[in-house]
Amino acid sequence: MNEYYIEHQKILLSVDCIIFGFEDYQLKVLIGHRNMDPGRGAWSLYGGFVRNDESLDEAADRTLFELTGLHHVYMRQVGAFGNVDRDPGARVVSVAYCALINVKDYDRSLLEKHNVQWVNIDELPEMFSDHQEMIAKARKLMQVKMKTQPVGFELLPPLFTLTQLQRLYEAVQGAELDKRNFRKRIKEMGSIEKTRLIDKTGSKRGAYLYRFNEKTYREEKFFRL
Amino acid sequence: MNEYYIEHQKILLSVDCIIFGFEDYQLKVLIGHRNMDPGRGAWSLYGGFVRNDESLDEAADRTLFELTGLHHVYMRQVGAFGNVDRDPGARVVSVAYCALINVKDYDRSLLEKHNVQWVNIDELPEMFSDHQEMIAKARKLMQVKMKTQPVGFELLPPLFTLTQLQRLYEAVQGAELDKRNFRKRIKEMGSIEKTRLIDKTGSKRGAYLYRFNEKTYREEKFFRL
DNA sequence: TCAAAAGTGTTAGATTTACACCCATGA
DNA sequence: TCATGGGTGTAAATCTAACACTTTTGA
Repeated sequence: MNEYYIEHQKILLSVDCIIFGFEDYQLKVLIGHRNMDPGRGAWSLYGGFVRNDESLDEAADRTLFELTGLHHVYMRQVGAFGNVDRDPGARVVSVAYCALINVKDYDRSLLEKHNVQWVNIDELPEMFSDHQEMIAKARKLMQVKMKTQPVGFELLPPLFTLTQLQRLYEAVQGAELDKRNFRKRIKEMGSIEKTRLIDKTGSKRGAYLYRFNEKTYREEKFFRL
Repeated sequence: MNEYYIEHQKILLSVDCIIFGFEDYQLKVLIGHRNMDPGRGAWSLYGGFVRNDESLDEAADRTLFELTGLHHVYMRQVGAFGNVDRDPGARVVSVAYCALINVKDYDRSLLEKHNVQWVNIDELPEMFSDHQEMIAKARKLMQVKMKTQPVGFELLPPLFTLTQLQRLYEAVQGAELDKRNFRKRIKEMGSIEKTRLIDKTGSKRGAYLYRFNEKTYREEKFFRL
């Protein structure tokens, strides 16, 4: 590194993960308790520091893996948060990432190991620093994306009913949707395909199971934000 | 700072400014030549390193001030860019900010002093690192914002004609707009008010001058992204 | 047999788009 | 007088939102 760079101050850089899950028709966030001073014990997102040999995306991926054991998860950058005093222990700038995972894929024993839990997004406790703000921004990002593209299949099992999908959309939007209009739109969007399988756990009559068609999804990529 | 933080690697953090201006019915970006190795001489956004005693927003504001002598400029965060090798001289993570300024407010002598110039966004040269990507993302951000809220008055003089405003929108969108529909929508949005003044520089007949009404703008804030 | 969820189309209203002419003026 | 940009309204098309009944089946 030449002199030009050397004269400048380096800063601790972290990533914070807003991990969304979907359970009991509720949008949930995986949060835990901060395990360092200052602020020990406060509700907090799971985060980690960025290393010199990894990109921001890689740092987010690694952090998520540490917590969940999952790789190749849908993640999007939410934004950088850099107020001087946002972390009372040191100057830390944090880049927030949101991830969507299927609660069923999550190894429950890790909840205890990392002291985290799924909390309904509408019943969040007070949180450390700007973490609430990060979550709010992440949810808004998802809301905007969902309007124009099919997102959120990562929160569901590989096979799902249209009602399950609708409940997911409702949970993210925080509003009820009309069943017929929802089905019309989601089918027009493409990217899901009907199977001949029927799920009978949700009703006596049973509902067709659908799956996400990634190929169609990729092809329509250019329409998206 | 306690031990917990100490064990982690610090990283050089910079801000890069995408400075939009509007001139000759074209959307322009203020870019210059990189004045450090490696990559000296390459086309580059103007940027600066973030200090430990300032927030990201403050760093962006300061950097913009260094270049333009302007404070309190409309700025928005575009996103964080953090590929490991994005800067060949050192590991530098950069947060991109876009700013809107009126080219007329810009002291032309500063162009030479900082070796920067206004370049049409549709005729950008090859640029250093990921700077093209930053510009593209900033433009998209502006496009999205403009659809739902009146943005971009900062690029115009305090009094402007509706045609000037339309040309600005067209430059950002990169597409022509229908005159009648544009006027209808922009008036519905509120936030501009007609004066009794007439501009005769653009036509023989003359066109009414409008001004941005910040009060209305603030009140309608909750409708916005 | 009935409760509970699945599935399916149509219509009114709202929004968006396309489009053409007269006006005022300076050269 | 004519070339130039300023200013204005309407109708068609599209998109969005509201709405109700029949089906299936397990309890």
